[in-house]
Amino acid sequence: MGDSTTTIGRVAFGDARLSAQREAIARAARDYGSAFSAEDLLEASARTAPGVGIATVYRAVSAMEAAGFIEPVGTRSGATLYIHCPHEGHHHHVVCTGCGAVAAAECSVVDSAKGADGFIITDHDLTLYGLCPRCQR
Amino acid sequence: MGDSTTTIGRVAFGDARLSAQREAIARAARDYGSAFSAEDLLEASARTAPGVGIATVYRAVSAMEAAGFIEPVGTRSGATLYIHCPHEGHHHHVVCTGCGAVAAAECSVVDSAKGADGFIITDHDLTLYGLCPRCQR
DNA sequence: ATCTGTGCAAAATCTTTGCATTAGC
DNA sequence: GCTAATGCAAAGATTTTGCACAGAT
Repeated sequence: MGDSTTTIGRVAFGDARLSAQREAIARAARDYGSAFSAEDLLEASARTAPGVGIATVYRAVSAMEAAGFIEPVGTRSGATLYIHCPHEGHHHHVVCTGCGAVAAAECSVVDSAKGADGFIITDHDLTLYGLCPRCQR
Repeated sequence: MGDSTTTIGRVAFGDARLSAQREAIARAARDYGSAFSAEDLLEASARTAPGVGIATVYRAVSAMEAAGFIEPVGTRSGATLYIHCPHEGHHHHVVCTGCGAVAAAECSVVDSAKGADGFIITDHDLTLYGLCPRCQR
């Protein structure tokens, strides 16, 4: 399960100043295992860093998103969901509609995008939805 | 530019009861030309139906989304954006990052989704981003 | 010692919901 | 006339921000 003794903060926040809270939040994000909201991160990081404020989590989430450590993958009843993905390069994600588990999927999008009406395609968002092996039973 | 004299309400709301407000909101959605928020719809429909409340717009948006008349295409500074698309069948959209213009694009996603780690893919969201012909200049 | 991050609470959005009234069927 | 839609305002929820303080470099 990776090197849980290493400071993940450097990876999650770049050159920003490290703190016990951010370390706990980054670790919670890395180990969450499925898509999470800010509130989810608060609860998860509270196990190792009690008393963390929700504002700190939101600020950490912004920093981690800016650093590319996490990325948004839609919403759940109004709240933004994020995932941490260790994969490099361009790819997408499969989100389990049963339990929220996330897996990586290679990109199958053809950027030529026929029928795009003269648009020049510069980027795209793709999220796949389905059932993970466990939820298929 | 279509038949702007026809009651669009039937198409937008199905068998629901028609009203001047919903007719104006549906027409505003159909004619908006790019992605819009609830607030945008309020302003647009206010031209033909002054005094419409924002709650009515939100309720109309829910109904139109349920009827498949509009669909969400991401967010803009916290607010959900929708588009109306006259196209039938499965397809996606290209959103201009310059002006918000939207065009249809055919689906180029391979649902087999290799690397999906045993997931059964049931659905997917794809949004393309780029520049429309006008913004390319 | 400086400057960034934290925590609390208040504020700012966006969105939903109650309730009396209006209007479609 | 019955029922659904409206409008206003209040409530809910998520996210952001101000400010004083603690902690990292």
